[in-house]
Amino acid sequence: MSRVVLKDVAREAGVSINTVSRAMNDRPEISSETKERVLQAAMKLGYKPNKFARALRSNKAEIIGVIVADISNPFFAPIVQGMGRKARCLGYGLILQDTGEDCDTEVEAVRTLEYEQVDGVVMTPVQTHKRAVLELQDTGVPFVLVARHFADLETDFVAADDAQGGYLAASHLIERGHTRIAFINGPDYNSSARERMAGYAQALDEHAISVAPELIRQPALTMEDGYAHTMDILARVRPSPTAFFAFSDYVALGIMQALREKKVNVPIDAAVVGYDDITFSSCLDVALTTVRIPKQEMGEVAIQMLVEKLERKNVGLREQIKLPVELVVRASS
Amino acid sequence: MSRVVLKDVAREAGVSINTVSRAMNDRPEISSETKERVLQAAMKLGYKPNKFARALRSNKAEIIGVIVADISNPFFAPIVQGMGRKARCLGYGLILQDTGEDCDTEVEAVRTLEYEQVDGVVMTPVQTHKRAVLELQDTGVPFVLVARHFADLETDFVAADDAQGGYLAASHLIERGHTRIAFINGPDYNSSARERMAGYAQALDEHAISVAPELIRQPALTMEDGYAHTMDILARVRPSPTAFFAFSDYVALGIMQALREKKVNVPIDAAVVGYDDITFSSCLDVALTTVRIPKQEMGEVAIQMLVEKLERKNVGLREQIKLPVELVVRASS
DNA sequence: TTGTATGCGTTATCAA
DNA sequence: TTGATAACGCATACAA
Repeated sequence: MSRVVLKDVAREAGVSINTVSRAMNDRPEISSETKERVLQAAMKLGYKPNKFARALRSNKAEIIGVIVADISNPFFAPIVQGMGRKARCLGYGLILQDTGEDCDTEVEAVRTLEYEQVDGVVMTPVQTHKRAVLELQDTGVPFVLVARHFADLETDFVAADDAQGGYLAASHLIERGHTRIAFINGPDYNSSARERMAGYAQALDEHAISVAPELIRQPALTMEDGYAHTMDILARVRPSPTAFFAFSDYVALGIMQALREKKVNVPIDAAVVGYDDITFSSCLDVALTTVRIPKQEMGEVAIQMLVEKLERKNVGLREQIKLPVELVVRASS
Repeated sequence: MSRVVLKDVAREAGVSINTVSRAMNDRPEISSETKERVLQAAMKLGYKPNKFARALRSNKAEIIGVIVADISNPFFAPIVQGMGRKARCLGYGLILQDTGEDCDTEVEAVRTLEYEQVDGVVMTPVQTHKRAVLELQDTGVPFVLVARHFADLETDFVAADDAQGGYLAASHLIERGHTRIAFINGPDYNSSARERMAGYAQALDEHAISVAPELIRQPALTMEDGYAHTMDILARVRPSPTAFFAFSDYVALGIMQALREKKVNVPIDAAVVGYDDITFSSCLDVALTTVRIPKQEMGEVAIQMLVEKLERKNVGLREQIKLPVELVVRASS
């Protein structure tokens, strides 16, 4: 029993092949009664369109390539989840490429997806080099960057409003009475790091607090980084800061570990504010105050944007969206 | 400038279309010099094979469907990561479906993947119903279950050796001098829960400790479950257990929260052992002793198994693999 | 409104 | 060793 194809349905319904085609893709040029008859026949035989043939004809597979830096990072996972949900709604499949935050793998991923002939690509770029993005532009495949973007590159993207995030976090700490607020920030090549710094500085400025260079530490990406910077600050900076603002919840975790070791009580002796609001942050011994990024939504918006590009063909338009973030106050501040 | 196809390369090299095809797929029936010339021409023109045409012809897309219960669960994410890595090595792409641990979505996912005409499927089944698996069997698409399986269903699967895991955890606690070991286990429909219970019971039995029914609690899947069961145990069971073995690190987190609230010091007054070894478990205030499942490897093995089925066509063979687990002792026990 | 015929780019079958 | 030609299943331009 081989696969049921258009020809079989045509024979069953006593019509031609392309009448069946018309019925299946409900085009206007067909009488409702023949259409009905055809659909009956299709149903009866259990017809399923052959995706490969359709793709060959139309040169579209209804597949979107997703290049993600690290799916096992609880920051990215919900983003991908959001993508999946939206893609499903819009009738697209997602083909996944994990780069492990590695540049070469990222370039490799772009090539693989080109080979896969995906309709479009969404990608959370590793930002140390922009080779992959440039290559992506060369292929001509429509794409949208997610979560991270390049200030000096004209691409579509959807990201978080990190200037706002930095501002909210710093303002919150200032309201709590802190004036010496350490900022353990990400590396400068990271778009988010730069924007959060701007927001942080603005908040301090509005309260006439000067930015103390010895309290700004970079780069920090991991828990270990957070730990090391904090240890260094506690050892060498006087007066010690009474608050720590971290580039990510991961980094905040390292900060809290260092504070614990140095018997600095959180939040009594020092406040800590993280960033991202990954799942675990609310489960900690001392639940973490953090800046929540709408991760699922970010993924959804990215897919939405891409599909609009794909289907409406509004090629010229540059869409650059920054989603609002939200301060979530918990026990650590 | 439209796409370069076989015909273009053929013209450039001065040969026929299918000589080019032979060269590209390096078949034996071609002289090495013409082959060389063809490859030169292909390179020069930048030929890339059309995946859709190839798929139509061969009825294979070299795509594997992945149905995962919850990609934002730090237990599943590394599994998917492992799958991605192995799939890439073997020349397959991964198309992702997240079910959100929901049965209906799972059935939906199976249908979608059938529609996508994937070559095969790997899936971490939601175990409350087996409808999706049955439907998957009906489609005839080769598949492998991952992480979870059904005792009463003859399918290929790769999972963790949970009997061993339960045994290791309980033995460890016994060695530490505990005899009243609470087991906050998963629901009985879960294959892992049943097998871990067996391992736990065996360890107790070997040390002539009887299994106390009041210390066995089910079902627990979330942190909240762990919290609730622990609170109940602390309130009503005497003598109180001196150790807690959790179905997952998540559940353990709930247990630890309850203990903290009740001023039970870990590990002085009570030991806690989790399961899975998700990333965060080592970052906790009191780092969690746990049973490590080789998550990445599990994903890799699943893909490996599936691809062998696909390519070797060894349909008859049932492969059921249980990967060894490892006890990771940290501060909580 | 319906049917005929062609092409999408490959691979496979046959002759040459 | 090579080349002409026929599928694969669908969609569309064109004819009826």
